[in-house]
Formats: sequence, structure tokens, C-alpha cells
Amino acid sequence: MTESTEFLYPQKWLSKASTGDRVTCELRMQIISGRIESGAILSENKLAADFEVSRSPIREALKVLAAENLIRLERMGAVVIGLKEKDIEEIYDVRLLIETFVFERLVKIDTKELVRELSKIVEMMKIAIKYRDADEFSYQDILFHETIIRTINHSYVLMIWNNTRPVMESLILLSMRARFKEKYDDFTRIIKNHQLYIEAIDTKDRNLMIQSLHQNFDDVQGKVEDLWMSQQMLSKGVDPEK
Amino acid sequence: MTESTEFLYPQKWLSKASTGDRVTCELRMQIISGRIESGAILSENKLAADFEVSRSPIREALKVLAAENLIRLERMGAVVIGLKEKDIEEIYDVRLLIETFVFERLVKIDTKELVRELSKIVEMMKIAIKYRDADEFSYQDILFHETIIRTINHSYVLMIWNNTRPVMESLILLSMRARFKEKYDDFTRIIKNHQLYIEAIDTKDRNLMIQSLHQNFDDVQGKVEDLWMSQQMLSKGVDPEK
DNA sequence: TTTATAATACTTGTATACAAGTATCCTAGT
DNA sequence: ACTAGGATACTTGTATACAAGTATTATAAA
Repeated sequence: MTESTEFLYPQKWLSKASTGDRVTCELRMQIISGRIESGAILSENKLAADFEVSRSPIREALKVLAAENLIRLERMGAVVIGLKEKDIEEIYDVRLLIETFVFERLVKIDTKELVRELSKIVEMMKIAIKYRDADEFSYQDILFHETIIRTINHSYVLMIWNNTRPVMESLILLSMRARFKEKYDDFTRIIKNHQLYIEAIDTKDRNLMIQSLHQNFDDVQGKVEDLWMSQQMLSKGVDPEK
Repeated sequence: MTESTEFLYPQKWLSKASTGDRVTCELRMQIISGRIESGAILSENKLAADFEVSRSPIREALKVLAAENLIRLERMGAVVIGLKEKDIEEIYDVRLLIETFVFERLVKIDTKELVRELSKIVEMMKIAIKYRDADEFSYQDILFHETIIRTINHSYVLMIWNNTRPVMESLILLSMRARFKEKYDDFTRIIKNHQLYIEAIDTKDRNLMIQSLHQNFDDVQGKVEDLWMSQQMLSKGVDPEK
């Protein structure tokens, strides 16, 4: 395998991470980006050799990726499932489910501090755009939503978020990198939509929030198309299933 | 530690399971039942000695339990979080969230086969009651809901279910065992409620479904109180937090 | 008595070794 | 030519070994 020496996952996000976490994140990116094609069979020994680590962190990574539905652990080897279009829609089903639930809780509590925090994050996003830093922008985008979710202090909703976040993160990273190269002016719209979201929370306007969520969803649809493009760029021959 | 030689998790459910899975299930039961008190600090070496296995399957188990929010992995040792009353409520928030979502999909498709399957499961539950088999009853109860959820073929909703199922399973097991000893006539009500659920799906009656879901939730509230009792029986001194 | 420091006994993370099981391929026999 | 059977080279699951880091405890000095 002509393994590219480049890493897809931002290395600076892994400053304090263990080898296992590094492998997990990198493998996830390679699967979602399509660099590792769906249907491929991964062997622990081979991966260990490729990553130049022992089998321990590899096993750890495979367990995590299996829980994320990206691979399927079988008797002999782990087969790569990858993300189909249907999966991406389903992830956003879950996000809509979560965030509407969260909003119902938010309208009952004081959100002044949250709004302040979110405003700060949007400012950061603007800076990231200004300096063409796709990874930083992605980071703040994810942080935005995570901040909202954490506010309601619901450990099991947070658990769901934690389980879907890594895949979301990878999707957003890949999409944003592609956009910074091609559709730079998309970002003003994204910023605007986030500000709409903040306003909805601030005024506790349920309709505005729903509207903003759907807008965000539409944005994401765009992201998905971008991702598809970037996948086609990265991988040699993607066979479009179904 | 005066480790009881008895296993809490049904051994026959582990016929083909690896050592890692066995440890995971047993540890989970011990934490949820309160046999391992919340706040306790678990060390991999100690657990390995207690279970008479190596650290590998123990590590595996701890990772899983951490993802389920039952323990928190720290630098030195894993601290047991356990289930507080709030957590149990939150689990059922998630279940309500999932099952209402699922129902919205169910009303759009043909559910004849599903209804047949569910009826079969309820028959099995009746037999389990007749023979006072709490574990078998629990198994069918969980299977009932999982069957419904699997029907809509939504991999990410299924993922959420998979993430909450183990804890649910433990809760139900402990609760049902207690009930078979004390509140035997509860089961006619539970059966009735499941039949109501089936009817709601069959007639695609949204209101009936909501009603049945809430009834189920109330049932569960009872379950929770039972669990609390059984916890107090099992563990010497539970300190009621908050 | 109290504080600073060093030795010690723990902890986790990773690498390696071993055992049991499975697919593959090659050979022998018909 | 084709099938049966066995050797072989894989696979995962578990045990063990080792390295690096952290809390604790004991000791020594003020």
C-alpha cells in the first residue's frame, strides 16, 4: 500500500492524546474521507505495521470505530462500512432530535451566560475565516453546538452527542477544508445562521430556533455534497452504492 | 474485599462471549446494583486479580463502562460514578425520544409482520411469568423494544439504542428479579401495557402510542423504586446523594 | 513540630508472547 | 480433471513484560 505520509487529522488536536487516540482519529478520517474504501478488510497486524505501533492501540481504535458504525468487527478482520449518504442523513436526524430536545430545556432556564459564550465562539469563527484556518473554524463550529448541549446538564443526551461527535467532526473538517478552497463566501452565510441560532436562544423564540436548525441542516446538506466531491478527489474509484 | 462468588449477570447469556464481555457485563451489574459503591476507585490490576484474568479484558471492560458513563477514567484509577436517580430519569428521556421518533416512521410503513413478531414476544413473556423466570422475562422485555426499533432500519437511532441498552438491561434485570419475589401481580399490568403498545402500532394510533409509552414510563418509575430497594438490600450503606 | 525531599509502591499505556481457531492453498489420490 | 485432506499462514483473544509517570510515605533538616 502506497501509504501517504500525510495525516488527515489535525495533529495539534492530539497534543496530549495517547497512541490509541491518534490511531482512532486518523483511521476515522481515512475511512470517512474515503482514503480507505468501504468494503476493505482491516487486519490488526497490518494496521499495526502501517502505523508502526503495536496491536494494543490498534485494537482500541477498532473497538471505538465499531461502536461508531464505521467498521464491523468479524471473525477474521474488520470490514470497513464507511459512510453512505443515508448514514449522513441519519446523523442529522439524531442531531435534530437532540437539539430540539435541548432547546425545550433551554427555554426554561436563564441563558444569558450561554449567549455570551456562543457570541464569543462566533467571534472566533470569524477570525478563523479571516485567516483561512479551516481546522480552527471546524473546531469552533463543533464547540458551538457542544456548548449548547452541555448547558442543560443532561448526561445521557451528552452521551449521545459524544457518540456522534467524532463522525460529525470528521465530516465537518473535510467539508470545511474543501470549502475554504472553493466556496469561500459560503462562510458569511454560515456565520449569519449561527447568529440566528443565538438570537433564537436569547429570545427563547421556538419558531426562530426551528427555522435556524433547518437552515443549518440545509447548510449541512451542502456540506455533504462538498464532502462527496472531496471523497471523489481523494479516492481513486468510489463506487456509489444504492 | 469479601467478594461474593455469585455472578449477577445471567451466565447463559454469555455462552459465546469473550472474557472481556463477561467482565464488562458483570462489572456493569455490580456497579448498577450497588455492590460496587459509587465513588469507589477501581484499579486494573486489582480487578484483574479479583476476576482472575489478565489486564487486557479488564481494560476493555473499563473503556466500555466509561462510554456508558458508569465510571470515569482518570490518571490513577477509574472512579465509579454509578446510577443516580437523575441518571435513570435521563435514560428514559432518551428512550422516549427514540421511541417517539421510531413511531413516526412506523406509521408510514407496513407493520403487519412487526405486530406478529411482537405478539410472539408477549406470548414468550407470559410463559416466563408462568415459570417465574425473571431473567427470561427481562430478555423478552428488552427484545420487545429492540424489535420495534430495528424495524425502521435507522443505523444511528439503533446506535443510540445500543449505547443505552446495556444499562437498561441491567436495570430491568435487577428490577424484575426483585418483583418476582415481591410484587408478582405487577406483571399482568406490564403484559397489558405491552399489548396496548402493539395495538397502537397495529392501528397506527398516535395517541394510544403516546399513552402506552407514558404508561410504560410509569411502570418504569415503579421499577426504579424497586431497584432502589434492591440496592439498599444489596449494599451495606448507600449514601443518598443530592 | 513542621516542612522539604527522596525513595517506594503504586498507576496506566504500549509492546510482545502465546494459544486457539479459521481460511487458503497445495498435494495426493481417484 | 477433480475432489478430499492436510499443512501452512493467517486471524483474533488473552496473558505477560516493560516503560514512564504519579501519589504516598518515610526520612531528614530546620
